[in-house]
Amino acid sequence: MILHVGFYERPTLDVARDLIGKVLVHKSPEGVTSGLIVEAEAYIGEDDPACHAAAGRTVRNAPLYGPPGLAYVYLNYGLHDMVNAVTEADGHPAAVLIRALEPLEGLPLMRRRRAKAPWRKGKGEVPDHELCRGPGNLTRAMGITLADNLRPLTRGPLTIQDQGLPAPLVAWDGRIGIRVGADRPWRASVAGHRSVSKKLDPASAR
DNA sequence: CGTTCGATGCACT
DNA sequence: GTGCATCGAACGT
Repeated sequence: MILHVGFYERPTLDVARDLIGKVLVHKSPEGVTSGLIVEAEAYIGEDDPACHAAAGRTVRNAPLYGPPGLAYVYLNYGLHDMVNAVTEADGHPAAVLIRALEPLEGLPLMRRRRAKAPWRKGKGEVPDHELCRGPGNLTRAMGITLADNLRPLTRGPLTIQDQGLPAPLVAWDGRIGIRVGADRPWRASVAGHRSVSKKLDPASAR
């Protein structure tokens, strides 16, 4: 079952927690890929220094201010597309960054896409559990690009689904890779999962 | 183990 | 011109 708008129109931390264990599905002309969400981060409002809305509304971050349930995709470091789910009420800038997946469907396609990365030239095959480990890696493996920016996650080629899988035990700790606001414990993950981009203290699991 | 650093493109100032 | 919500190789210890 595809998650509806009501799922996203809630406090962002609740959405981040509940996205763990859901399934991101991308239907592209090349084929279908999907993966279990095992790591996600919340970015909440103009008061969050790490949120793209921290400096107010701009051309790039406009999707954050839009209605919940849209995809916010942007290019980072000139190399990596990052995919977010817009949350909260229309006009309140917040989103959840999808950081890691456990690959479920379309693994051969994921391997082919990952192998195309310039820095992978001449390297061996990517191990299955690394195909979607990290936000840049997962968009490359899933074929998610800037063309998916502003697409509704509630219908169309890119969706997030509840496939009835058991809700995993969710651990919280500091967000990764940001210069400011890393102290906020807004990274949700499946503790100890192989596809999570960084290990954390198992004691923080709840 | 650890830290440094290049690749690469675009929004923002 | 600057600075990234990254990745992974190349070093140093």
